[in-house]
Amino acid sequence: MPFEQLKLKNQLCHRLYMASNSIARAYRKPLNELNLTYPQYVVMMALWEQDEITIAGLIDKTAIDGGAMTQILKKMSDKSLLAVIKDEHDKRKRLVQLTQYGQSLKLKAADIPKNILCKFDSVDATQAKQLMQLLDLVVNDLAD
Amino acid sequence: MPFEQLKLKNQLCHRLYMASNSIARAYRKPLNELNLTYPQYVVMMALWEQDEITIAGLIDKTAIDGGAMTQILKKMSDKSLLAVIKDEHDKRKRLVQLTQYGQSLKLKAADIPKNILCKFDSVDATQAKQLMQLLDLVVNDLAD
DNA sequence: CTATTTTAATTTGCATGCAAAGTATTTGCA
DNA sequence: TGCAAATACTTTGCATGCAAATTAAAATAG
Repeated sequence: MPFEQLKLKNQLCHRLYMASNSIARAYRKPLNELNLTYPQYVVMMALWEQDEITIAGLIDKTAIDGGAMTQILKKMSDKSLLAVIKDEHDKRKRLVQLTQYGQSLKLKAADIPKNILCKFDSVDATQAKQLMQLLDLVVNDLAD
Repeated sequence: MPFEQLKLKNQLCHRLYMASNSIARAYRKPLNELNLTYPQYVVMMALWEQDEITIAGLIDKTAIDGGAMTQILKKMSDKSLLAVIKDEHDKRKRLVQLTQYGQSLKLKAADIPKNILCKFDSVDATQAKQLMQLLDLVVNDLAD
């Protein structure tokens, strides 16, 4: 079957493209109420897990592009969610620190994941776990 | 366990975000050789399956945003990959038509999917199919 | 048949993702 | 010690993704 692989219905990549956009879109409304974009929310989750982390560490945990991270942190700093401070031991590095307001937002964000998950009528917990495991395989295989 | 759902390692969305970006990144090099971006490549695949399609039809097949589609088609038209012509029966609509050059590119693109798939050392065909099915469930559940 | 509504696209403004170039610092090695 | 190479970020330019506003044309209601 010539060109069968070129059909959109057979493309894993296109599925991922659609699924990723769909979920990000689903997060948009609840995140708007916190005045956060999805990547900003990812940064917040990383910081709620580990505060006072280096920018490189944040990039590592979130997989957000470095160039984008600079802009994102600037906007989040403008919104008083966090502060970027210098590392006295290594002046190349910067440390990201949640503000009290940034920390307090964790409570309001706690319900968001549940509210997204409840939209998945056709995907049970087992399938969700399976899906995550398969996605990890994909990411790892593609990591240089 | 409070806030357990807020951890990045438990987030399906973040996995999708990483996986989608990883794959798009993997496509970048081979597509550069065809002077195509990933969304432009998606448009080409849609047109290779069905030429002379309406813009709304293209949006439906590709799931690319309408606002972005206008810009993408303009750039692709500038590159002589396709032409956007008026529909005489309904002047609101436009039809997208591959040029001969656009059609000819299908041959050069035929190897790309295989070259991406071969990077998946940990994902066999069964798992890939399973992954696509799970992603379809996600997309369908989130489709309004 | 005309006003309202709906549909199809385009435009605009904002927020990334990414590659490539640029800037400090620090390391590491001769 | 001195300098090239590696690090950690920032900046820039381009291409989307998305919501909202706008424009044009067709469909529909009254």
